[in-house]
Amino acid sequence: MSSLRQAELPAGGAKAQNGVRLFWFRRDLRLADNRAFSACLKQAKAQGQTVEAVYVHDVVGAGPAAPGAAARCYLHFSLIDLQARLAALGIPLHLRVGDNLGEIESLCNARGVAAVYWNRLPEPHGLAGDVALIKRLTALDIRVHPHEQGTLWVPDSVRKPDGGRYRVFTPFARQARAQLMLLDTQAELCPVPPPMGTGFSAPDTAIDALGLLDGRAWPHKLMRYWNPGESAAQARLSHFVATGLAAYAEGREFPALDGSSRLSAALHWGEINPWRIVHTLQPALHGAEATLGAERFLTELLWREFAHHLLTAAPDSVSRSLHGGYEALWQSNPEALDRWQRGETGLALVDAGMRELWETGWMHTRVRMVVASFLTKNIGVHWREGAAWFWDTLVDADLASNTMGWQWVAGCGVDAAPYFRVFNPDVQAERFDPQGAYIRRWLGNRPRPPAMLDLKQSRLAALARYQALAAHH
DNA sequence: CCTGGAGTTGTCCTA
DNA sequence: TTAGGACAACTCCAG
Repeated sequence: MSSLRQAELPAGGAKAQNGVRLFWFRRDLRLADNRAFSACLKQAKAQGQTVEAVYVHDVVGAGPAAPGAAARCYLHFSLIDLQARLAALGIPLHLRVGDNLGEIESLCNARGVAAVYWNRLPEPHGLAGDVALIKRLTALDIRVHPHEQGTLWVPDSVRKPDGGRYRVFTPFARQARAQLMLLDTQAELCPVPPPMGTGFSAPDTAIDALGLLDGRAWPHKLMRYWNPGESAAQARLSHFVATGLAAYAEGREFPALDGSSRLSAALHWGEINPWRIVHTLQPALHGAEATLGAERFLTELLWREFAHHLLTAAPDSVSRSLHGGYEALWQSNPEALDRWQRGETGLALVDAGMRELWETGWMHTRVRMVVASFLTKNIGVHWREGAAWFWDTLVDADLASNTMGWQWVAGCGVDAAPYFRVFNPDVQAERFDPQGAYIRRWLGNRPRPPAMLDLKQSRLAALARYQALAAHH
């Protein structure tokens, strides 16, 4: 596929020492605290070169990390924000659809690019593509500067003292916290670079042509609830730290409250650097100002790290149970899956959660567990089918977190919930939505269908299935 | 190498 | 009404 539109720039000549430096945005859609971007601008300035930027909608090599419909829509609007911010710096953002290698290479040829900078994706999928790209660009005598950013630690690099991998979260988090104590978090950050002064100012307007919205009205509707972009992410963090952090430990448990940080999508798309979050958290973590809420929030960030650590260690866990023997537990049930997706199971908390997801592209974390437990245990459908639905409908869909979360609930992952832990949606509603405010918010006065199955009976059936499997081993 | 203690988030029954 | 134990067994981790 070809360039969507060239910005109003002089055609690129043969690359010389005053060639262009190209920054390739991937899932680091921010200018602040982006060290690869800063390095690109700094080195360009030192050598009197110009900087151009590109985003490639990779429809060829992304594999299971290719974003779903809700996430693509979020991406669309985040790119609009990014393009405007880049224009203010004097940097054009090119937009391409195709495969990474082909599009980067053709842009390099068209613009006379001398060096390419980027931040690697934090997933193992597509890594081979990066290696191939490095090889190709190097052969063309173009410098490459891949960086690692997106998670606090390079996935899989947090290891036990003996070099082994952690397979249980608590010791992993202990080790991670110990490393945090030794680090200067400020050193991981950097300000937005100053403008380039190239005279370029017109933002490209071709983001529509990336096809991220794919014509449907539904994903667009989700955006009433989100404000993509770097400055909104920073504002969200400030707001959360000021108003929600201290009470986070308890507040996060109740879906009717606004107790979540709602930073998951911004983190996924790199609108904010996780080190910025950890740095902002510091006063609330140590000393007299320390709160339980900050500690709990840090734990959630470490779960995100752990998820990437696990995915990198086992890339095929995206679709295969880590506990392979469990695959026989689930059976296809399209009719039941459909009711679950539509929020017509007749279990109020499950239906409320599925409606919240469809309406907003997000679901409260506790409710995510409840609906996942209901699908995999009470209904008995494979966790992979639930993960696929979440993948398409969540604006914060993240391959590592989604995979780990579903395998945890289904009991087939590492450090997973014990099989007998079956959430009862009615008990959970009573405990965590005692006034029924969350359920009313998402179900309103809709007529409630009767429960599609008997909770007690389906729970016992699930226990029997898991038990039989354990006995079989 | 050995060993003891522990492992995100639950539910239900019984005393 | 409420608190405590059963539900399983296994692997992981750290001393």
